[in-house]
Amino acid sequence: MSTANPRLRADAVRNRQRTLEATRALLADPDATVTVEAIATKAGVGAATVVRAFGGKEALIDAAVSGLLAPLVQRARDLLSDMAPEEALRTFLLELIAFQAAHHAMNAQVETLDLPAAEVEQTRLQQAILAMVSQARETGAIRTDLDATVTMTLISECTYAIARSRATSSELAANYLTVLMDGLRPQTSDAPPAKASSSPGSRSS
Amino acid sequence: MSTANPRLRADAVRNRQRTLEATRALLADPDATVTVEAIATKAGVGAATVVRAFGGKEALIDAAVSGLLAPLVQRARDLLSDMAPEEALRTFLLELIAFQAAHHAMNAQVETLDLPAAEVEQTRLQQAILAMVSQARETGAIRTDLDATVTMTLISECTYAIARSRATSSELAANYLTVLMDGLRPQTSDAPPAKASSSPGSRSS
DNA sequence: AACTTACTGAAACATGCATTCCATTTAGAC
DNA sequence: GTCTAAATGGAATGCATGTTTCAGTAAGTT
Repeated sequence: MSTANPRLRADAVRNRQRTLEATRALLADPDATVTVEAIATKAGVGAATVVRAFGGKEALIDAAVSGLLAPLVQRARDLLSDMAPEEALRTFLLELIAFQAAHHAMNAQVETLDLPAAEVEQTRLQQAILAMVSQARETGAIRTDLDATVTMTLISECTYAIARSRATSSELAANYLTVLMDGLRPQTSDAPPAKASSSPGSRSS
Repeated sequence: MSTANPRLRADAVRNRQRTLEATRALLADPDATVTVEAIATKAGVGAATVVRAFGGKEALIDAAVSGLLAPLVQRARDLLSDMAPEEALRTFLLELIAFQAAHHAMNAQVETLDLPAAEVEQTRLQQAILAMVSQARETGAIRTDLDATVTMTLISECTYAIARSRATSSELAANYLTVLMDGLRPQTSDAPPAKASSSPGSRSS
């Protein structure tokens, strides 16, 4: 969708591309300070060019982040159509954690700046997770005593938290997923057709 | 440690107090920008006084945050000695979420600045949670197939995430706790020898 | 090749912030 | 009441950062 505008000179297109790539690279670098200067240096252009490329730093970050998020959305949809919903959910969350952990610097920007396009992608991502949740509810793989949207919010927020944890290791991520998925399973107290199990009942909140 | 220094003039002591209180108030205000100017205005003193009070903004925030966290640590310990560990854990997490949600602005500061004293309190807080987890493991209330420290990390990170969630409502918090506690319970598939507390003492870590 | 104009980038500018200076004020001792 | 040193606060400073300017450069057209 991007390289369209015919009123753009060739070198401008090239520099926009470089700027975007440099920005993405910095967003993935945990130690980098994402300033216009840094982006310009990495892209091999002047600071003014970076600013002009998308109409300001904020718009640039917005484009970079949403471009980073879009493939994730597609991936989520693909997974859901390829395997059982709860398996798709688990697989996707593992990948999501890896992605977010790798793009540590991105989170700070998302929280500081106002990024409309990125928010759209984030919403799509949540909707993709919601789709997984909904289907998993229908197959009885996860509990239905909680609202589906609440379940989704809970999943995405916690996943986000684990990913941004300083101590993030694949071990922690795996254990997190274990606890989360177990907690999401229908519990003996609320799921009629459960296996034999007699733990102390849980109380409704 | 606190109001001690006898070489401090009376008005200086008073202004330090005001500065601290103003800082805490701003940290609890979600819309406030926590700048030296803002603190000074709120405290009714000059910016220079604010900066001098603790030797710089960072040290001031450090003092304010750690002062805010310390009572929480005490509360966690009290709860643990007053009730069953898993109940103490649940109760405390609910309060912790409420606290962190109310001190939204605090989180940004903690992540941006280097706050040694606050980190000490945060460590104590995690140790208090770890104590709850350890005791709950011994009574068979929560699963033991995960490392106790990992379990604690998971709990505090997720709790932190839920608290900082924009959409934080008491409903979300309650549902989060439900899923978390259910996920932490010994699972039918992996915790057969945990029914009675007769298992051989295998608390290695 | 000449020409037009979009594009570029170093430097100037603007902004928001913490910190420091210093003339003035005030607490505390006598 | 007088004196002195500590404390104050408004202004000045320094710094980091995003944005704009403008003289120069090079892409695209003829």
